[in-house]
Amino acid sequence: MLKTHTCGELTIENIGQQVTLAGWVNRRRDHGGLIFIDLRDRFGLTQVTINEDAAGAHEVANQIRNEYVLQVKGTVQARPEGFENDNLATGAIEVIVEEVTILNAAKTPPFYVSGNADEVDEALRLKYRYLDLRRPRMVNNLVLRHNIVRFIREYLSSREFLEIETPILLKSTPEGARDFIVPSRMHAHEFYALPQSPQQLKQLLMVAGIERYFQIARCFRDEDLRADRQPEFTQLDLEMSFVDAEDIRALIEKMLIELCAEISPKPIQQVPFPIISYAEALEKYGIDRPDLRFEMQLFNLSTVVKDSGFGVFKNAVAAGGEVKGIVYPGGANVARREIDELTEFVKQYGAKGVAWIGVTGAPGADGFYGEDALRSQISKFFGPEELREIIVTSGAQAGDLILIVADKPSVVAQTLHNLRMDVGRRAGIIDNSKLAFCWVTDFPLLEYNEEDKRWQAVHHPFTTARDEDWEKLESAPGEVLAKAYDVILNGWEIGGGSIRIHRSELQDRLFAALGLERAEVEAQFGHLLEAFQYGAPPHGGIALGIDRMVALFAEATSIRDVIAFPKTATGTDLMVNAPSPVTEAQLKELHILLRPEKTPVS
RNA sequence: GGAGGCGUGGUGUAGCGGUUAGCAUAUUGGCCUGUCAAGCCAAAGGUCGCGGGUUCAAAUCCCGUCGUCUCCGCCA
Repeated sequence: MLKTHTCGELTIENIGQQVTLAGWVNRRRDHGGLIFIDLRDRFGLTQVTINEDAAGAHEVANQIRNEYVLQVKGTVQARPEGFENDNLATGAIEVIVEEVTILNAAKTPPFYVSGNADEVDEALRLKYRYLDLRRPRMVNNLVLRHNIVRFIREYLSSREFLEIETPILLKSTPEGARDFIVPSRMHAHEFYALPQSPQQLKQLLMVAGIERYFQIARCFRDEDLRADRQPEFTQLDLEMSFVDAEDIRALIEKMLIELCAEISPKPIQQVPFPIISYAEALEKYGIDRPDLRFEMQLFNLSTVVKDSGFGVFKNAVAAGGEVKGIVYPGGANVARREIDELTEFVKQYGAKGVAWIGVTGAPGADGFYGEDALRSQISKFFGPEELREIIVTSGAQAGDLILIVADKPSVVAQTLHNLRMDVGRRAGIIDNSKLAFCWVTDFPLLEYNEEDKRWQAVHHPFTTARDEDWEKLESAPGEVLAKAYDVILNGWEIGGGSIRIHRSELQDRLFAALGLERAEVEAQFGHLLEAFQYGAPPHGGIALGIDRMVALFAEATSIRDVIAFPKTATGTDLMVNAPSPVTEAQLKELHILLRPEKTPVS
């Protein structure tokens, strides 16, 4: 080794020792006769001090610049009294250098490696990702990721789970997300597809009798990206035989609790994790992944205002819509500008606006609110009785602002969910010191796709229904609930799974309910259906999004910050410049002729 | 497919119709033995993303385009 110690480990215990360090120049402070260099490696920083007395070393040190790679030999010494650096793990000591070797020079980096990542354009960070990853913050994220994955591997391995790799080159399935496809050279005009998840394979492993399978699996989806979505991502994929939903949840919940104890200083808000039905989540939070770090539940005014004099509310209810709202705690007297911001904010979710009532004072002795106790543009449309009912239903206290949205249910839900998160941030009531897990269960098995005029699977077409609901599959498909479950952390969906159908006659009924042709089913899923005829055990599983979990624990705003080499929002890699054209020879070998016109990306 | 934000020396930004395009930091040279965002002195460094247009005059206004970010659609 070219080093005896790392740059993060020397303490007063090492004083007097001869050591050799190697690393990068984080910063150089040149005082002429005395040069300080902060030497950096993955493990930390150590100040190395080069005195004029060490003539050879001092001469070399004069040429040294930031990010040079050095090897230094010297003696560990206590820093003079009063010159310790408490911000540095190694701040009590310094290495008095006897010999410096420049292992490699470095061009001036395009941005400060030792500075703050937030101050640099992300595109530049991505182009020079190998420099960006030198930052302690980024190294810490990768270390955290490693520790999370290692914990999961060890936890499951010690419980008789087998880690099994499944193919990356697989078969395209038109259902679901778009596939990345790979042309076959040996089979002209045919294509592999990269897996969106190992779903079918892990079910086949259950048929094979593996019983307990997991994989840290790379998955691929060719869809438009977001801060929390990459075209390739990593999930813990897991499947078990002879289990019911409760068994999977218990296993994962226990694993997550122990994982948090290991890698996060934050306490879990509630154990066991609260279990919320899909219907309840939608009613109270407007979303199937509620952020439980703060209360602020939606309230429903539909019955209160259905006959009111306020046309917007009355008409919304009459048209089959809803009138629901939230309370902005302490918001009664916010600036008009802030209310205008909220109005603009809700429009991106399809709402036409937000009605507001500031409760500025207490009700009178009769329980009614006088004009001086309210601040609102809509209060004039309601009688005192209705106003009191609205305020009581909302739960608002003096000083609060009531925000109300009236529209069709899906718009109301989506708008109020986003409004709840926004107002939570504005009011500063989101408790970030806790980990708020919950399970969401009892999802509908099917949903009606208005565009395609047919029923489709909410989760995927292998998810089974609750035992008591199978009889309703044909008569009332929308009422069938699935044995499916999502696990939510601080409002992020970090995982989801289900118990699968393992009997082919039930699978046939479901495909029929989905309106799939026999031939279509055979072509797409024939292998799976055939396998089920050879003794498939009852089974189910779950997938946890590793990138999202690490991002949450790292408190990163984007999953890009916990992926070593992520892609941009348009799916490009700025470092290697991908995707890129290929040669005509390669195309010919793959039997591919490019269309002259570039079809617009939809 | 749609909406919005951003693009000015290496980096981060100010300027928003007439400026020798300002500042900070990095860079280069000089001075300096206790700094740790070292300090002091000096220098160099910009076709204001690109292409059109409006105007006597464009970094600034308009149109297009490219890149990037966020969101909607999409993500069984």
